[in-house]
Formats: sequence, C-alpha cells, structure tokens
Amino acid sequence: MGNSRVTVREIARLAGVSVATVSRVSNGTGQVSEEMRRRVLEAIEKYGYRPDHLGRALAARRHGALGLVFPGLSGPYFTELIQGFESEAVPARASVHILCTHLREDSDDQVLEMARRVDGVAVVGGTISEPTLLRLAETVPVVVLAGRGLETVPAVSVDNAPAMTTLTRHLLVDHGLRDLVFVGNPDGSPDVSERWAGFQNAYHELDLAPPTEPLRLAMQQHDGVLAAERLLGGDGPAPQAVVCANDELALGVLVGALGRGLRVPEDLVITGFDDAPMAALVSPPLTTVRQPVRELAAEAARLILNAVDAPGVAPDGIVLPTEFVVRRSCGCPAGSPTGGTGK
Amino acid sequence: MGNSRVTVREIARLAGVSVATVSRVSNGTGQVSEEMRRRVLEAIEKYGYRPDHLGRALAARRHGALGLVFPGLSGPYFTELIQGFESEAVPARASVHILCTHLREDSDDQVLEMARRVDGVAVVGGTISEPTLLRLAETVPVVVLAGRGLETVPAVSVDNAPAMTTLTRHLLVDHGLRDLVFVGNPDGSPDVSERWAGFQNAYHELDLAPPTEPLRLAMQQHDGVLAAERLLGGDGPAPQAVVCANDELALGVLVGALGRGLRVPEDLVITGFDDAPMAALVSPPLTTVRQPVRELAAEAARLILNAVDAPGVAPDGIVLPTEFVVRRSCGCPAGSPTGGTGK
DNA sequence: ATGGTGCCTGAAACCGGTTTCTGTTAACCG
DNA sequence: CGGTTAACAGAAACCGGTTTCAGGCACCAT
Repeated sequence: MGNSRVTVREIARLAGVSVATVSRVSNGTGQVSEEMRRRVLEAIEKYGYRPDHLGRALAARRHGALGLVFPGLSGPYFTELIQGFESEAVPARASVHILCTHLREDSDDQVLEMARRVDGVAVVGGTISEPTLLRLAETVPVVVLAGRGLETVPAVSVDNAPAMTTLTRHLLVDHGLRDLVFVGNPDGSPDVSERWAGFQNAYHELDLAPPTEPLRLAMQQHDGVLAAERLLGGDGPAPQAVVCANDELALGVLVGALGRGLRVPEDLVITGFDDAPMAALVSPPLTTVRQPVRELAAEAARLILNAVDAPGVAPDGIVLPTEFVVRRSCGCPAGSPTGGTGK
Repeated sequence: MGNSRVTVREIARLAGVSVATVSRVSNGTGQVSEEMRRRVLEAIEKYGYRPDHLGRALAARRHGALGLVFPGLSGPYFTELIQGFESEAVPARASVHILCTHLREDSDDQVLEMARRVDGVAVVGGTISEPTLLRLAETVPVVVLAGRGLETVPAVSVDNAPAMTTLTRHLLVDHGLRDLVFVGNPDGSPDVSERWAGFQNAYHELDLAPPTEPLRLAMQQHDGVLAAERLLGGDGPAPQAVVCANDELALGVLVGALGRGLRVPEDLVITGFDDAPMAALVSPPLTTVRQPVRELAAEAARLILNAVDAPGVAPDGIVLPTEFVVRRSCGCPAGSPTGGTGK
C-alpha cells in the first residue's frame, strides 16, 4: 500500500498512460481529460504513489529547504530563533536544516556543504568567518541573523546600541548610579559588541568618564554566577550595578547576589537584555530590553524565501525595534511605565 | 570561480575525458591513471566544481539527512536534545532536518512529508499519533525519543519511573513527608506519564494511601509559577512538598514560593527532574534527577544511522540510567551524597 | 472537401550525478 | 611470437521526476 518504491513510470504503465500525464495529474498542471485523470488518480490511490522528493527537486533545481546556522544552542534565545524561523519556513513548504558549528573546527566546510542542500541560509552573526560568508553568498541567498551584513549579504537585527544606551542612561540619570559594570564579551558576537557600544555611548552622551572594561564572559547562566563571584567576591569594591549582555547572565548574577545575602535592587542593581520568559518571573523581576527574537528569525526566513523566488535582487537589511522594559531590578518601584526605544 | 553551475559533463568536456572518469576521480573510486586524474583535478580546481547534492543523492537513493521531530522548543531539555542529535549526525555526513509540530493542525502530514526527504527520523515521544508513527515507519527507519516504542519502532528513553520512585521514597521515608503534590500532566507526554507512575508506585510500595491527583499543567517555568499560585494561593492547606515533572516547573514553583515569603525547604520542599543547568545554581539548589539528554539523542541518531546502513533489522530499544541528585531543596543539608538509580 | 484551431496526449530530452558493461591497450606468460 | 590477463577509458543506462515539442483528433468556418 504505502510503498514508496512506486515511481511515475510504474503508475503510468498501470494506468495505461504516459509519464507526462501522470506528472500533470499529480501536479495539477496542464490539460488532462476527465477520463485520464480518473484512471491516473485511481492508480495513484491504489498503489499509494507519492512523487519522490529528490527526483522532483532535481528537475525543479530547487531543494525546498532552508538552512539555519548558529554557534551553539544555549538558552531561550536560540529556541525562539529556531521556532521563529521554522514557523515561517514550513508553511512555505520548505524544510529546515540546522547546523551548530559549535566547537567543530571544520565548521566552515560544513556550512559550505550545507549550502549545497538548501535554497538559502540564515547565519547567526559571528558564527562563521567573513570569507566563508562571502563564498556562501556566491552559492545561495544568505542573510545574517542578528549581526552585521556585508555588501552582498543583508542582515536582520535589532537596534541593540540605542536600546542599551536608553537602559544605561536610565541607570545613570534616573537612578543616579555611577559605578556600572558591563558583563559580556563584545568580541563574542555582533549583538554584544553593539550593546557594549550603546553602553559606552550613554557615558559619552552625558560627558562622563568612560566606563571600566567589560567583564568578558560567555552568555549562559553559570557565567552569570561566575560574574557574581568575581564582582562580589570580596577583594575590591562591588559595583553599584551590573549591566548584563543578556537575561541569562543577569539571572545568574541575580542568583549569585541573592545567594550572598545581597538585596536586589537595594544593594545591587542588575539589568538584562532579551526579556526571556524567566525575566518577569524572578524576584525582583528583571529590568531588561525586549527584543522580538521570533519575529527576527521569521523576517530572515521571509527575506530568504523572497530572494529564492526573485534571484538577483539583493534586498536591504532590516532593523527591528526593541522595547525597554522597566521592572524592579533597576530600583524602580513596582508598576513603573515602560518605553520603547523606537525604530 | 566558485560557480556552482558547473556539472560533471562540463568538467568532462573541459578535461577531455568522459563523465565516468570525472565521477571516479571526484569520488576516489575505481582505477584512474595518473595523467587522467591530473587533468580532471585541474579542471575541477579551475572551475570550482563540486558535485551537486541532489544528483548524487538521487543516484545513491540516499538523502544523507536525518529528521528530528518534536512538539515545540521549550527550555533546556530540547536544546540539549537537538545538540546531542546533531553532534552524532553531522560527523556521519548527515544533515539534520527539524520539525516542530507545535500548534499546527496538519502536523501529521508534515511529518510524512519530511520522511520523504530524509533517511531516518527520530520522533520525540507523544508528538504524533500512533497510526502516523506506524505509517512513518513503513517509509523510513524511525526511533522514538523519550517515549514508548512500538512493535516495529524502537525507543530510546530513560528509567523515568524507577527514578521518580527513588526520589519520592526519599521524601516519604528519609524526610517523613506525607502531603506531596505532583505537578505535570501525565497525558501530556510519555515521560511525564512514567514519572507519575513512579511517583504513585512509591506510595504503593510503602502501603500508603494513594497520592492526590496531579496538578495538570504544561512544562514551562511560567506554569510552575502558576502551580505555586494554585497550591500556595490561600484557600486550602499548602502541601508539604511539590514534586515537579521537570526542573523548569520546579524553578517556577521555587520563584513563586520565594516570592510569597516562604522558605525552601523549611516551609516547602520542591523537587525537579532533568538536572537543568539552573537547578544547581538557584538557592536552595534543586534536588532532582539527572538524565543524560544529550546522550539519549545521540543514541537515537546512532540507532537510525545503523538502521539506514543495515535495513531490515529492527534494533532493540535502549533505556539509559538516570542519577538521583540530592541537593538542598528537599531538606537535606548541603553536601549530601547522591545516588544513581542504576540501569 | 479543405484548411485552421484548440485540446489532449505521449515520446523524448532534461535535471546532475553514479555505475555497469564493453572495448582497447599494454604487460606478462609460456 | 601468440594468447591470456589486468588496467584503464568511455558509451550508455539508470536514479525519479518535469517539461518541451510534435502530432492526432474533433470541431468549426469557408
């Protein structure tokens, strides 16, 4: 019944028609008489024929698949990313290939290899080298997801720097804090780099002396705990506020601070970035910046799908707006207003 | 240069050889004289030829791809799952297709459609209907990931029930607690169903009256916060302990409890399942069950890859052991010993 | 009756590889 | 020197679809 070994020619033979007719019926293209159509559909039904994807893809010179490349899969950010991408790709009848370059040394090769199996690729910013990105773009449409694009490679990202400037200004001006520490590695990803730039920019705008060097760590919760150890560990004075490059770090710092008996925000202010689900749930809830991660990835998928259909035109990049979310971890009372940073 | 429009026949023409020879050289199969090889390699190099994946796959009747199907992407569990699967597939030169059936009504169709693009599929338990699973298994090798297998479909899973029995017994016997509530929906996934069974079994083993009905909720952190609201909200007495179906729920309950001014474990005992990264970081650290999620998914990938190479033989399922991790949220002092539940 | 016009249909070419099978050549043997 | 064999190259078939193109046929107007 559901045997997948049945081919067009077989169905054609059994229905007593040509393969062209079978193809026409199974695709609904061209003109086919009622009688022929009936015979073919009957045979298709009876033998459970379904056209082979490879044959079809080869003829159409299109894979019906999109690729998504990211460094590793940590935390809520990437799950949102994948889901956003997938939610846009699947309805367009494109399957989703994923590749975590994560710790593999030959990842550039693998990205290039993936490019031969898909119609387009989204690469998370900072994942692969620029030369590889360019070579990739020669083969298939590419967009950079959360990062900076190139001449020929559009990017979709959020307004990281302005958002971080808004958040930092809030701490410096509205709360009168001075001794802030930025946690996150600006060299680790374009996102963090931009956030660090936005952080510095707030100081610059207010004619303050530049901030201290960032505490360069990875982006996971246990790195935040590590940050708390370093910053609150004893030697040297603790900062007034810890501005984290994402919510996971902030959550880790929060755990570390509370575990040391500090009160947040009274003894230490902590802020995040992303507005992960947990950010609103912890106590005190986290002041952070909401970014539309799902929408970002969906936009990337759409961009690629368009580029596949209309090759040649290199679309512009997209910058999505974020929203500054004021909660209690910055020292604001419960129920403060929130404000967007605008587009 | 890197033009991907170059075909075997073109290279053959340019090198003045036959396509067969080009194919032999590019695959390293068969016998080719030094002179021919040199000419071919030269042309390949010069025109940047790389064999098309579709043509190759069609001829080989193999996709070089594996599918991974899960309901939705929430929390650390699924990121681990994907990474484990991917880490095993990619070195075997198989790309990874993902599909979140998540909220789409026609997901069964999409799973069947995916089956036509891959050599094998891993399906997370409880994701698709049994009839669909059976039809899927007629097409490609399938394994169920974290769930129960069928006659023809092997499963890889962990010893959920014994592990939960061990944990529950610990609360009932070592801590003398009686009033436990299980949080999680046994109908939601095979994993939860088995954990609930293990929970009940501990009562049974000790000749206690059966526990109260489970609090049926989804598996995310905010569901845990919800659980805390329901259980600690005022009307009706609060339980002594909340046994959660996974760590995310437990973390949510913890946040909710602490937010209400309760002390954990003095006023309320909370336990989880999974040993997510955050479980050890919160205060108090979570007593839970560690399960080797990555290894589980890697095992599934291996099983499928083997089934692809040696079709016909239906391999046995695999049950991986878990480890009971005693931390402080159950009431044990810091630094208690931990014990595995064995295989 | 003749020529023109649409509508259907199927043979064959094509997508881009791999593989079998046949034939040539050179080396080796007695 | 004739015969066997191994090494190598290429033509053609194949994988499973789609699409072009030419032809058959019915119908209509002249």
